[in-house]
Amino acid sequence: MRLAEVAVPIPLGRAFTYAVPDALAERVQPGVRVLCDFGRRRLLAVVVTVADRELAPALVGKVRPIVAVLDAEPVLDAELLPFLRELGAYYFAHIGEVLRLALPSVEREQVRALGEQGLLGTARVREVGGRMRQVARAVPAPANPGAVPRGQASAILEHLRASGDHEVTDLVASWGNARAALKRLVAAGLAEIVEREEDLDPFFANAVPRDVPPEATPEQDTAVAAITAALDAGAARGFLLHGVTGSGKTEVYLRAIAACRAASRGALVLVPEIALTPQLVSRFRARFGDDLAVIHSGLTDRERHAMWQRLRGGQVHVAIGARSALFAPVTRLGLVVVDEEHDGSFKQEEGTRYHARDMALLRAHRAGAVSVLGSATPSLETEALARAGRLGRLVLPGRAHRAAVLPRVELVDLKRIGAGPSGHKLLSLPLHRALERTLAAGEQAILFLNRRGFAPAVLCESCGAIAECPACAVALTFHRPRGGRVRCHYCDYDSSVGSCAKCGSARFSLEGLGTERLEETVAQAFPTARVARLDRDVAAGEGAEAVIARMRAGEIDVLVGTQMVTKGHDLPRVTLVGVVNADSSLALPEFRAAERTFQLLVQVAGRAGRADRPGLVIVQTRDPEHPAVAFAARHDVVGFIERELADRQELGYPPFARLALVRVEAMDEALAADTARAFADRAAATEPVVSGDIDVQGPAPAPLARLRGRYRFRVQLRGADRARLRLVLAALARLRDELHDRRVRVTLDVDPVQMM
DNA sequence: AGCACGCCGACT
DNA sequence: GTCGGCGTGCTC
Repeated sequence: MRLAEVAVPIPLGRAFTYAVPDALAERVQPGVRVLCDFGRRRLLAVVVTVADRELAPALVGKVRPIVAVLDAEPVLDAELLPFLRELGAYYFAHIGEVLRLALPSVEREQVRALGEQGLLGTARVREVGGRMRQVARAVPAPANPGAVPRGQASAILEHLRASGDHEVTDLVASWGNARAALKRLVAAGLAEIVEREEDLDPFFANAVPRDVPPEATPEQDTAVAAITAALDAGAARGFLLHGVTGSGKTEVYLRAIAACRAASRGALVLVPEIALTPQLVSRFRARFGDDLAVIHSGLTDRERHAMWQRLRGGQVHVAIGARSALFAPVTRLGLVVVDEEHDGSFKQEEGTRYHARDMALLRAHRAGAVSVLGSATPSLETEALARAGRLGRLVLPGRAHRAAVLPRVELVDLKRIGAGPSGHKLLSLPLHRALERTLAAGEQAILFLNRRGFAPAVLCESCGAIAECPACAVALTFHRPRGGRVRCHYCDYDSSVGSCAKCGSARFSLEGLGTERLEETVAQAFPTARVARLDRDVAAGEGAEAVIARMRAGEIDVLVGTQMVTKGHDLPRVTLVGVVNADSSLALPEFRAAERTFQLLVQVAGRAGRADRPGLVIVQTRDPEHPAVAFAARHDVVGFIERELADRQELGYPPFARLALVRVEAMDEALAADTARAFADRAAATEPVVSGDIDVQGPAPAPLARLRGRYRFRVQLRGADRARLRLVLAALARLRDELHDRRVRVTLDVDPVQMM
């Protein structure tokens, strides 16, 4: 009997067995999508394996036949499907959900075809729906040819007749008044406007002229040669490409990809979400033209599907994108690049919590591809792999485009140095003076503060209570716009200020400093300076790109912002960078706080003085001796890594140990606590924990003890031996799958990044 | 995740 | 007497 193991898109760990009808025997292969009756529903599922074998006795009378096959070719090929299964196994994830990560939605044509065959039933099939755009078209044989348009309308009609249909937005670009003119043409029956599904990727919209690869530095040549040699040898070799900001890592990637294409193999490039800018894409586009698929969150289903088809069909060989591009169906994969590999955004923090950098290494290894992890500040995990010889080390020591002058970093000890003329203690005298000099020289400054909003706390003046989110155990942030609002940065709570929840008083004081307030403070201290702000709130409105464009055009003197100002953008006129409060990220309750802070400081410092002007970085801190601050001030990446590795080893944290977290959430605090206790108890009963190889901490309330109304507890597992830890995790995964109480949510997080 | 079944309160 | 609340259990 021919049987197929099928993954259904449902959070159940195992695949289900279906009978393969003779009529479909040819078409049912691993990796194709099929329609299956599942309970009362009809679902779209993916075939994992097919075999001719006896039916297990327990399943007799239970298996049902596959209803229909959607694909002629597997949508997940022999490279991707086993990789996804291994990824799922590594994270103890549910196979159906993992496969869904890698699959595009179904084309509308396919859905219609299935419907016509009467196969859909109650199938939940995600259709492709693009955004609509308006297209103007000349009516070929107008009913009323007597109407003769004049002026713009006649020109537009001529244009439409001569060169075919045009998008209304394009016409507006050429004739400012096109909309009004078109309206008249439509009224006269000479033209019509049709809605058409958008199918152009914005990253494809502008043709980019091919560039001439710049002369490579000797170090770049050495790095490219090492990668190319591995490619030629067909070895699944990995490299750490360690190079400071501006040292030309991207050029190394571009050359390595070119070598990979020359060998008729595909390449995959992963970059942090925030770094996937039009500038970066146009650099790749300039080198590879249309042989590049850009995968980003703004794609419509239709665009995503088109990309996907072109990659899978082998028409396009290079894919670039953020985390989820890990699953791009690049064929004959030869090279995998992870840029800024230390970046936290590679870790997915919901659903299947995979780490795209770690899984990129796995995918490359399985595919016999070369991997390159690039960073100016390598993660300690990657550094450890390099030290163990598992990754070859390639170093780009200097900045590529000019004399290797790194900016001078000046530390301001906030314990000893007080407020400058503005009176605000977080705008110290040295920072104030540096801003004055920068403005006087007609140069630009960036002030970095990792807190958006006006004030991070609202204090009741009569009872001293801090305003808290009703659903989360966190302080509310005061935001200026819309007459002043208090907002929770963890859930959607947003309210006017009102009165104190404890005593009813309506008198508050605003404590602390956020980007909005910093922007205002700077603007008051420097009335002639043009001050702007860039954070998530601005990005949601005006858009980050618009602010960056104004900055590049020299329309801004001082840019105040969060993380967003630190990445990707080349801003040549910035000569001063101020880190307003380096301590805020050091204070986080995470073992990686020092590493994160160090990476952040080095990255921010890299923004200063990229052109032929020397840069200055001012770091304000209450703890100038802290290694993360002190080593960053000396640009001493290796020194920091040494120091931090020693600390991690002493404390038994990664990369010297492996971690896993069980997170338990429930509206009912006792239920959450009891469930977490059950997981800790189950862990404690396993052999590796009994023998002391793996230690269990908790259950303990999570650092954010309540979020969106849910109480949160966690259990931490730690041990040096991966296999031993996995034994415990397997027992916990079983417990999770046996647990049927829907009031509790349990997640396993293997190799957690965010500990909150 | 859905979707049923099943056992207890406010309505035609 | 029914409609419907969501607890519990299953899905090849």
